[in-house]
Amino acid sequence: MATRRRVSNPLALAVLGCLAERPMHPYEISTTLRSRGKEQSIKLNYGSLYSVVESLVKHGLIRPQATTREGRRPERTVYEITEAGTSEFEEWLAELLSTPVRDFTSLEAALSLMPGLPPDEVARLLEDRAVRLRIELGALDAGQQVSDEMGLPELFTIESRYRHAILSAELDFVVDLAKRIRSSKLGGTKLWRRIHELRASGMSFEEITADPVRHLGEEARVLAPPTAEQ
Amino acid sequence: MATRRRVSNPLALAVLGCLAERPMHPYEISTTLRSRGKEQSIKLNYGSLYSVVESLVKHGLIRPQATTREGRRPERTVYEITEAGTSEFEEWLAELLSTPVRDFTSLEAALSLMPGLPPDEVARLLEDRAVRLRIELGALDAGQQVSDEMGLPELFTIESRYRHAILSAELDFVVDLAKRIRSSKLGGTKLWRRIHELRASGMSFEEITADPVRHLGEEARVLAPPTAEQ
DNA sequence: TTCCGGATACTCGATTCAGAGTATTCGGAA
DNA sequence: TTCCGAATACTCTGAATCGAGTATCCGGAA
Repeated sequence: MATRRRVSNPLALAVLGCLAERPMHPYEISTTLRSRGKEQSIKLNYGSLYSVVESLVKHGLIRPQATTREGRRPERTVYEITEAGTSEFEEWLAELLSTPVRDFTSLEAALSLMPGLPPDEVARLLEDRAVRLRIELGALDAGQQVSDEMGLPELFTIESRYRHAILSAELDFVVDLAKRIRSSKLGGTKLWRRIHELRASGMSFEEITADPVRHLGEEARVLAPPTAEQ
Repeated sequence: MATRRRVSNPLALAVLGCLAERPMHPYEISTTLRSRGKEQSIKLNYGSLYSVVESLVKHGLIRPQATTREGRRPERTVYEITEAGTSEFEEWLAELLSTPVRDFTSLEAALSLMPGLPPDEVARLLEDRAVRLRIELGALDAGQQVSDEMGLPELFTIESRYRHAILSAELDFVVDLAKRIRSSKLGGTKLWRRIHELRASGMSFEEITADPVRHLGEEARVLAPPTAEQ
C-alpha cells in the first residue's frame, strides 16, 4: 500500500465513506460498518478506529461537529466530513479501483517457502486447505442467498462475489497443485523429495548443498550457485 | 493474521526458513531472499527485518552464533536456528498452507465502498484496472519464461504461478463487473445511478435516504431501515 | 428485586512497522 | 590516482496497530 496518502489504513476510507452519508460518532461508524457486513472486507478494531479518526481530523479530512453525553456514559464526539475529505474519499477510492497493488497474502508467502516441508506433507496440507475452502465457499453462497431473499441488490454485496471468485481460483490452484505434487508432475518434485529423505536420514542441509549434483543428481545443478534468479 | 504466534510477521517465517539452511547474518538473509525473488511474496524491509530477528531471539527461536567485524564496517551478528525455531517453522508453515485466513485485499475494500462513486466512473476505473492487470500478467509470464530457460524447477517459483492464477481470476471478475455495470445488468445499478444523479443535482444523501422510495422508487425500499443484513 | 449478559462508547500501553538515514568498503572509470 | 556510485550492514525514531481493559446503561430472567 502506497504510504503516499496521509492516512493509509483502508479503515480510514470506510470512515470517510460513512461520514459522506451523514455525521456520526466513531462507535456508530463501527456498528454501521458491521451491520452492513463491511467488517468482512475491511479490518475494523476499536484501537485503529479511534486513532484513524484522530488522524483524519489532524489532516483536515473530517472535523468534530458536536460532542454530547448522556448520563454518565462516555462522551460521544460526532464528526462530519470536510470538502477535502470528500475529494480524498473519491480520489482514494478511484485509485484503489483502478490500480492493482501488491498485497501480500499468507498463502503466497507460504508457497514461496513450501520446499521447507517434505512434498507429501505439503500435498496433504493443501488437500486439507481445499476442504476448508469448500466450506468457506459454501458459507459465502449461503450468505449470498440470504441477501438475495432480503431483496438486497447485488451492488451492495459485490465484495462477497469478488471473494467468491478469488477463493474459487485459489481452490482450483490448490487442488491442482496437490495433484501435481502427488504425481511428481510438478517440476523439481523428485529433487525435493530426495532432499527431505536425506535430511530425514540425518544429513544437514549444508552437506547436501555443498555438493548437490553428487547427492541429488544432475537436476540439482541449478542449486550449485545459490539459486540466482533475475 | 492470528496473533497466536509469538512472532506474527511472515518475514519471521522467511528468516526461520533461511536459517534452517545455514547460519546467516540479517543482511545476508535479506540478500538471499531478494536473490531468490521471495521479496515479491513476502514484504521485506530493513526496519522490520532487524526487529523481527530480535523478537525471534527473545522467544528462543534463533540465537546469535557469532559476531564478527571486518575493518571498520558495522558488526555482523550471525544467527542460527534453535530446536524450538525449527518446529515453529514447520508448524507455522503447515498452518499457513492448510488453513485459509482472511487477508484483507485492497480491491475487496474498494469494492465494498464502490457505491460511493457513480456507476459509469466505476466502470471506467475497472476497465483501467483490467489494462494494468494484463500488463502485470504479461510481466509474470516473462519472468516465468526466464526461470524456465534457466532450468529452475517450477517448485521454486510456484508462488508466481499462484499469483498468476489469482490475478487472472481478478481480471475475469473485473472485466465482467465493468460490463455488467455498463449494461445495468448488475442488480441495483439503476438505483445507484439515480442516487448519484440526485446528488449531482445538489440533493444531500440524507435527504435521499430520508424517503428513499419517493426519490428512488420501489426498488429502494430495502434502504429504508439502515440496510440491515444477516 | 436483583442479577447477569450484552450493548454502548471509548482509552491505553505495549509492540510492531516503516523507511529514511548513517557509515564504511569496494571496484571500475577517467 | 582519485573519484563516484553501488553494495554492505545496520540504526533510529516516529507512526501505526492491536486488542484487552474500563465504565456505564439497559432489558429480561429468576
